[in-house]
Amino acid sequence: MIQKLSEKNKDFFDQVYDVVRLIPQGRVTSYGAIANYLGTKSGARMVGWAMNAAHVLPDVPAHRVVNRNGMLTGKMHFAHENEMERLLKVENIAIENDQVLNFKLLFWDPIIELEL
DNA sequence: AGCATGACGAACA
DNA sequence: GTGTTCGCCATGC
Repeated sequence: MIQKLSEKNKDFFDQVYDVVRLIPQGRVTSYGAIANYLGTKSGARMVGWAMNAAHVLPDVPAHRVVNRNGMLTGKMHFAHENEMERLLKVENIAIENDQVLNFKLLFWDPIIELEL
């Protein structure tokens, strides 16, 4: 289904997608980190909302975005529940109990990585 | 306008 | 470390 988006939201979505596409393979980040990078510090939920809409775009690695705990909260939103975990495992990211192992180590923060 | 919900996060007990 | 509560902002009823 196509959602009607205001200009403001379209811009926000675009920024979110742009950042998500920059996440290196084998790395992960959080909704809050993206939100913070975009300036909408408290807009983590909006990022999650954007990911839900991003679901239709093939080039947005939404599986690399997890919540602050490294938990795969969005796995249920993929075509199949195991899809998110499977995609992460392909990138050598270990998953256990719906959670990314060594999350802190694999964490990719746009504020730090894209700093300059 | 009010109320409930959500791929979240931080503060607090 | 776990469970609860509140803030956040957009959407839907």
